[in-house]
Amino acid sequence: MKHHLSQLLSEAVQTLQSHGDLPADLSIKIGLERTRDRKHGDFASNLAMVLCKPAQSKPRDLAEKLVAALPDSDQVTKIDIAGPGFINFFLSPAAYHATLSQVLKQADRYGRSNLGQGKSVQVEFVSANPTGPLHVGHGRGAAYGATVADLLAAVGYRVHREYYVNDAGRQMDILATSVYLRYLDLCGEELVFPANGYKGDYVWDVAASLHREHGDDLRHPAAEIFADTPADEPNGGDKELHIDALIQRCKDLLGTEHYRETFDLGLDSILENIRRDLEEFGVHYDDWFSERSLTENGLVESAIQRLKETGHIYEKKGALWFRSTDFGDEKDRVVVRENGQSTYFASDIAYHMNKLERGYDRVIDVWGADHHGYVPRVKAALSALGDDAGKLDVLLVQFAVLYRGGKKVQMSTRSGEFVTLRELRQEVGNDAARFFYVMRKCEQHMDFDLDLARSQSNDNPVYYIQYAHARIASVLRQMPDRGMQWDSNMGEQNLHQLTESHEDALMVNLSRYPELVEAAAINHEPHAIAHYLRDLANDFHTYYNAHQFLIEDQALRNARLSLIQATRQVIANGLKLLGVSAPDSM
RNA sequence: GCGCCCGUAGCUCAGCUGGAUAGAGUACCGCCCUCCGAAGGCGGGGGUCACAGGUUCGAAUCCUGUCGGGCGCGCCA
Repeated sequence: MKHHLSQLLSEAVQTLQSHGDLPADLSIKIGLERTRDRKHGDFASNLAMVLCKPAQSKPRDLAEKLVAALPDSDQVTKIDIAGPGFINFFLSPAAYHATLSQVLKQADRYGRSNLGQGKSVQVEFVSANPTGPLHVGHGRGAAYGATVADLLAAVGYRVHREYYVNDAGRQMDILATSVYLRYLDLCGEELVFPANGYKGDYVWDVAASLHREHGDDLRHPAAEIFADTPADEPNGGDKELHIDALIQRCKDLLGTEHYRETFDLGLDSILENIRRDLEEFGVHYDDWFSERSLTENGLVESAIQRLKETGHIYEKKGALWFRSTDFGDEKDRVVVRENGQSTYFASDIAYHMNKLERGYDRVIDVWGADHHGYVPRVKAALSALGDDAGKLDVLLVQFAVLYRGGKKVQMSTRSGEFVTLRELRQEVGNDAARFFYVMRKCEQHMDFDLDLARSQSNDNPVYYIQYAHARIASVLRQMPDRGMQWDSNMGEQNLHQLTESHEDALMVNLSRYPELVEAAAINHEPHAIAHYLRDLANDFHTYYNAHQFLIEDQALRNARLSLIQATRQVIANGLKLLGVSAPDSM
């Protein structure tokens, strides 16, 4: 619908150009918007105002010329020039009837398009360290990333969803060490657990598995582990130095093989937990990309090599530095430490290099906003490697703060007191969780009201929308008892009988849906879908209260049934995009 | 100190690439079920779009500065 009008305008511009009313070398985008006020028609274009300068004419004069040059269309009944020079389009009822038929015909495909033309895009999201269960902060990234991916898929991109598994590095060593210390505890050793270790219950679970497999075979006296280690924080020492020493001691005492086994046991069980959690949340991946594999396949090495060859690496204080300041970063960054170990950043360079080498047209990273300072250096690295950093979009998701009983739910990673995603899902349900997470635009801090999400009341937007869907389903269910059935052909032939203002409003909103999905996909804004659905549900509830559907007049009845059937369809399609169910009864 | 994000109704938030009289929900007040699901609908009050400049036909939207809130500034990941 919008594309059609856009096309008409662009033809009009060409006509004026050929007449010399407009310069030939214009590069303009056609501005065309839905009107806010129905009095201004259905669509409005500001084209005449934008072009009045190059045309050297008054906006309204130019508007008249443009309108005169517009080709005829059976979808348009009237074109007005209004205000400072808006061109207002009034669409014919037939245009709306056509979209209604389209909704019914295309069913769950209505709203999909080929905007992306099959271009490939990789979306990496969540990618939480497998050192513990997902918490509510990850939940927002999960819901957001999954929806952005689904939106892009809906408008014709080939989407590859990926989770980057940080299965290497110091945090994982801390986990492995934590597991081993809990194992020793289970063996009967008495020890003081390090301040910087992972204290969650899940660590005990992994330790128990280790103990089941090996009994006391891996046991070493606690005294031996802790001998000569630097003091821990509670004893006035440095918790980082303390844990590092413990890691080293564990590696030495366990030996490569058993250390690796302990490490992998923790990794696998936690990763499995994360996988299951996300699956249950309706978040699916095509790939779980291992950070460790980067090193094992020499990708980190070759990335650094490439940077060296192009002169972007220098040595200072025994470490290797990437001169990211050449590409706009605040300071240069270490890629290989003094101790010879490559940094997390080095892995990330290799990972992003690999992403682009895989040939994606676009690459999207969804990160927590606390990582925003990291963006320039990753882009710098891609530029230094000669890749197109513009292909990478980093979407930053702000934190979500939980409220229960009107009070902020306190969380701190330090004490291990955080609400897990699983707990949240159990408390409010998957539907409410998915919906609430994407209700706000991602750069907006979010107050997540648990009581509201859980409440089965009109306050809760999820139920409000689902209720509209269930109500329609309920109406359709009751037809057989009244000896009625929906005749879709008769419905379509009588759409002209839908003359009530409620029906008009509903049809307008249904026709907006494809435009909305496209905009939401391109701008990575799932919240637009959430707001739209609320709006659409409102249109329906209003209609429902004002008019009857199951009436004697067959022609009108079938027309109305077609309308609400189409409404049901669009609500279902929209909810599907958000990962929310559309129940027939509730 | 520097950088990024945010500041719109009492509260939570929309506001599309700069467009016409700034909108929802909630809370508050008043109405609507012999009627397809009242988990609903209708009406009402409520605004210096943080503040001050600038850009232009036009600014909540873009630019600069100030104030307020969040986050980040490791040879951690």
